[in-house]
Amino acid sequence: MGRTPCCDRAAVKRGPWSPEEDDALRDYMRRHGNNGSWITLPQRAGLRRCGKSCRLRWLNYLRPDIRHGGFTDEEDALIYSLYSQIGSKWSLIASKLERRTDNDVKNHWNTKLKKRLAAAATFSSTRSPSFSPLPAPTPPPAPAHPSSSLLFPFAAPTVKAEAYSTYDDGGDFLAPAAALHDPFGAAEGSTSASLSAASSGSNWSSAVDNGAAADGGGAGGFFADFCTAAVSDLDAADQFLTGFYYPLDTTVSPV
DNA sequence: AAGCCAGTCAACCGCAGGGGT
DNA sequence: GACCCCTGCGGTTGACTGGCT
Repeated sequence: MGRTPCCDRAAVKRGPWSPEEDDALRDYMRRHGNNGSWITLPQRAGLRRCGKSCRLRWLNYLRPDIRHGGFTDEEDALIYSLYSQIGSKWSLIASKLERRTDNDVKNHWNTKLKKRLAAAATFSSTRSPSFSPLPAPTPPPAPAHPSSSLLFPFAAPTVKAEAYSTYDDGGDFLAPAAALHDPFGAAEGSTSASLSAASSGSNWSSAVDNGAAADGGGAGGFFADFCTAAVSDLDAADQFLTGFYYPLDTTVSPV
C-alpha cells in the first residue's frame, strides 16, 4: 500500500548535488526558467534527479537572489516576533525577511534561536532575587492598517488560523506590542516549565495553539516580554536577552 | 593521532491543498 | 462531487565539520 512515489527512485540520483549538476540546473534555469513543470524539468535539463529535488536545490541554494547564514540581530528579532504570532510557518516568516529561504529560517531557528530562547527561559526560572526584568518599552502606536488590531485574536480558537486570515488581508505581522501573547506561560502556568516542555518536542506551534485556547490569550510572561522588546525596540530586545543570559552582577562588555 | 560528540545545514519524505478535468 | 496531478510546505534525517578529550 502506501503512496505512489513521485518518481522512480531506482532511476534517479539522490544525496548531495555535484558541481556539475548544479551547473546543469543553473544553466537550464538561466536559459529557460521553469516554464513548465518541475516534474519534467530533470528530463529537459538532462539531470538524473527527482523534480522535487531540483525544485528544492534551486529554491534553497542555487537561486541567485538568496542569502545564506549571517542572520542579523534585526532578523532574529523579527523571527522571534513572527514565530510568537504564527508558529512554525517558515515560508511566511521567510517571506518577511529579505532574500531568505524557509529552509534557512527553519534551520536557523532549530539550531540557534530555539536554544537561545530555552537557555533564556531556564535562566529566568532560576534567576536570583536581585534580578529585575527590564520594564517593557512603550508600545508603538497602532498601525494604520485596520486589520492590525486583529493580529492577535485572543478569543479565536487558534492563533494560526487567524494569523493567516490577517496575512491574507494584507495585514502587518508586527502586532502592537501590547497585543503579544505568551503561549508558554498560558499553556501550563509556568513559563519556563512549559517552554522546556515545548522545546523538548517539535510541536511548538501546537503549544502556541494550546496557549491561545487555554486562556484566551493572556499577555505577559517571558516570551511576550521578549517579543514586546523585540518588536518595539531592538536595543531593548538585546538588553532583555542579555539580562537573561547573565546574572545582573555579571559585567557584559559591549562587542 | 584517534575517537567521540555536538552543531550545522543540505536534502529527503510525506502530507495538504489547489487547479484542472 | 470525485479524481488526478502537481506544487508547496513543515518535519525530519543524515552527512559533514570542528572542537574536545
